[in-house]
Amino acid sequence: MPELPEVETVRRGLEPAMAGHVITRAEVRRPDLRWPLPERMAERLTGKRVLSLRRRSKYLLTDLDSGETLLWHLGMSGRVLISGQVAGQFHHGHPLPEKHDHVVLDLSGGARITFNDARRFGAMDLAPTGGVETHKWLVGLGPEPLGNAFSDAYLAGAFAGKRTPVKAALLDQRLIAGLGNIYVSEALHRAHISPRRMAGRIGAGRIAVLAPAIRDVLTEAIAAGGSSLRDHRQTSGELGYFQHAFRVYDREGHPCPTDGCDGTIRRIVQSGRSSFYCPRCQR
DNA sequence: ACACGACCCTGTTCGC
DNA sequence: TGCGAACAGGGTCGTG
Repeated sequence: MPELPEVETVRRGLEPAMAGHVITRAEVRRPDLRWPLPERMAERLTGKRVLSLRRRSKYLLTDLDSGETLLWHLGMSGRVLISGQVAGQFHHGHPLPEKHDHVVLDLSGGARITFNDARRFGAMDLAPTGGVETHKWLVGLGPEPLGNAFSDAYLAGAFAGKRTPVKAALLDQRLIAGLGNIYVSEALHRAHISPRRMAGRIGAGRIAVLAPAIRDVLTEAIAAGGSSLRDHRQTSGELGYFQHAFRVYDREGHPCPTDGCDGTIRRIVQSGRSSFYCPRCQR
């Protein structure tokens, strides 16, 4: 699931279950995710208090009172479930291990956190909290699209001279962090820009429309609790609502939702991945 | 330096 | 109904 809004939704779900609590038990049920889990991960987590939960791009950062930060990436199919007690309320994630439950954490507040990832494209690592921004997963990332460093002026600079389709440029995490296949299609539709257009050939005026379109679609998706396609769930186990707000993603053959546009949504393949757009109002 | 394709792994959906 | 092919939110690596 996990593009920026989904990871942020997970972060917000985990915060009350983890922040301020001690990890009383850590179980690694399968040590080989995308890469091997860090050495002695269970011991390095057990007995440590969680100070805070942060997000950078599509990565979750869990700061511990041991001076280490647990970095998580959900890959394509990763999900995080909460079961047990959180602030007096009972959560039904799935309390007993199920297939593809790879890591289970029990918290002193009574919550159980389960990381489940069928495709095992997800990953975890432990690194010193001081300087975690220099971790190899984070060091090359572009600015957060919802942060102050992102603007239409920044985007214009990032696109300048790029001889690659804007679809690929927006997926490039070095240029802008956190966008994935769904929200790139959605943002380009809102800005009426074709995913096939060369990034370096988009005028400043249109970039000034695209930058806020990116921010808006992410903000709205976070407010809706993410999209959570197919079997993906929020930590509460509920489906995200934003999938119902998709204007083009996975809507091939549907009428274009742009006011006054009579186009039909098309699916094309760019660098091996689907793009959805309206050939009539996206140029 | 940059851009593109192949690849990692498993599950689900689609077409014949 | 059965079976193989295509496809799925991600990132990395090698090649030209």
